[in-house]
Amino acid sequence: MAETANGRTVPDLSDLSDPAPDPASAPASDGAPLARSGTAERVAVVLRDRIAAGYFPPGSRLSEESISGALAVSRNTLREAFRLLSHERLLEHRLNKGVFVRVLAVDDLIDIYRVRLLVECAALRNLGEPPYDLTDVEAAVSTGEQAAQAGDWAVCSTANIRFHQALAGLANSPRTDELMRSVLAELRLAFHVMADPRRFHEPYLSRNREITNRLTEGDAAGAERMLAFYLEDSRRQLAEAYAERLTAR
Amino acid sequence: MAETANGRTVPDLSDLSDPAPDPASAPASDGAPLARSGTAERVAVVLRDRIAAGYFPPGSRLSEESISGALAVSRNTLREAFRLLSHERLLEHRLNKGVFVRVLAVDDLIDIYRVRLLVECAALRNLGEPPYDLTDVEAAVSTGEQAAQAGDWAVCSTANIRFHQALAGLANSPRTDELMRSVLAELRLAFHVMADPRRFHEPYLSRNREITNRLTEGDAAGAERMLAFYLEDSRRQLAEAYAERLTAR
DNA sequence: ACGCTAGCGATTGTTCAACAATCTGACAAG
DNA sequence: CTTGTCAGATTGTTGAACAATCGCTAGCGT
Repeated sequence: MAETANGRTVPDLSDLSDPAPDPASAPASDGAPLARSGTAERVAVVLRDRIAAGYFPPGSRLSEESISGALAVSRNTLREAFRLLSHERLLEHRLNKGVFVRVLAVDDLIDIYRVRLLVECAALRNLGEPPYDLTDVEAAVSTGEQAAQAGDWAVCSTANIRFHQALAGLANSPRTDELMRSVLAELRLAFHVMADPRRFHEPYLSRNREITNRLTEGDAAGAERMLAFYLEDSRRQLAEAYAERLTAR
Repeated sequence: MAETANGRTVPDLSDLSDPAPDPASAPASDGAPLARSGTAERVAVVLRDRIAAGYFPPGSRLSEESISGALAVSRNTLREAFRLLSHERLLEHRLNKGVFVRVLAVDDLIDIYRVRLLVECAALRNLGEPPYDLTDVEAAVSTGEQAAQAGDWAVCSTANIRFHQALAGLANSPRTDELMRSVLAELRLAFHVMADPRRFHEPYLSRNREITNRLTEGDAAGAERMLAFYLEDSRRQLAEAYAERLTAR
């Protein structure tokens, strides 16, 4: 009953409630573009969360029959959801073979960082005059620091991602926002391939704080320079570890 | 038989041949991400082309029944294609009302130009050392000039778009390329709302050429500066005319 | 004549069952 | 050990069915 190819069993999750009724977990559900909609979108949200949470590990196959059974929706509707997530590059659709949680290649990682460098730095450069709205940035850094202190690296990882999302958000462009959401969601896939999340997040907490400080001081150019180094370092470390981990399979 | 809400009749187009067998029109088919695939993707390609060609004008409704009949695919498959195009923002899915060819708001136009400024300029700035590969850029400019001389403004428009795509392509990032494809496809929607395409393309031909020249000379910084002005001018002109045209309905 | 409501037709939303196409793995023949 | 073939399983696609919803119109009462 409801079993994926990697031997994992799909549990309950047959609720599919419309808006997340739990306000505590609500902030985590911003993965969806917006608006209420049909069943397919709701299914997509559920799957997106499961993937982001690492419940469906990269490379695992998502059987149409199992999942449609577990979520109590028809295969057709499920396929619509699959399409959605494939387009976001979270799933990979191999013809006649089914959909799989995407396994990033090292090239993908590099490209993702290329985009991040492009977008995040450009966002900082095209900033207007000093009084910026850093509410989201500030919040993300804080929750990241608290989570690190509490040793909760899952939350810390999310906060880190949200920090960069907030940075890009300073460009004030919905399309840019969506691009970043998509790209960072992809990046999360890479983290799930590796253990030891602390190693990839802890070193950057202080740099997040520093960048934020620069911004509050109105030194956008300085912040941008720091961010560029940040991304370069992060990219190198991650790509190296990832390549290693990937060949060791 | 096969009629859209705006009174337009859907013609034959029931072929759905797999790969475009006509090598001459092949370059025009790069709208698709890649790879052969299922029926839904092919349907999406057909619809994408029809929209880009202005055959389905912005605002028109795409009836499931008509289109599925005209293309000889089931409603389910068609809906998968719809989903695809909705995600690219070419179609708008209003719940229980059907899918419509998107009508851009002025805000959308502005955001699109924001993204273009961000991406295209960043692509030029992050360029490496002078010997760049400007094959695509050069080609786009040339075909644009020729088309203008021949008075074929449809082709000129496409060439112009391809020019900017090629510019962004210098960043050498697949994800950036896809972003640009998507954004420029959206932009095309705006052009279809307005008549007189010449007005929006002719003034920029010489500037395209100038930017290209700068690049061949290795002056990437100069090219970037010119491009920024270019986009600013274009945005202003287009947004103004568009707002006017939009309220005059 | 005006506004409101009930009902009707049309279209979408979702499901289900069936069949064709394709892949995977195992088993047998060489 | 390799190759070919077959059977089972899964996806790809279809067509029909029914529920949900929307827009409109006719009819009602005032």
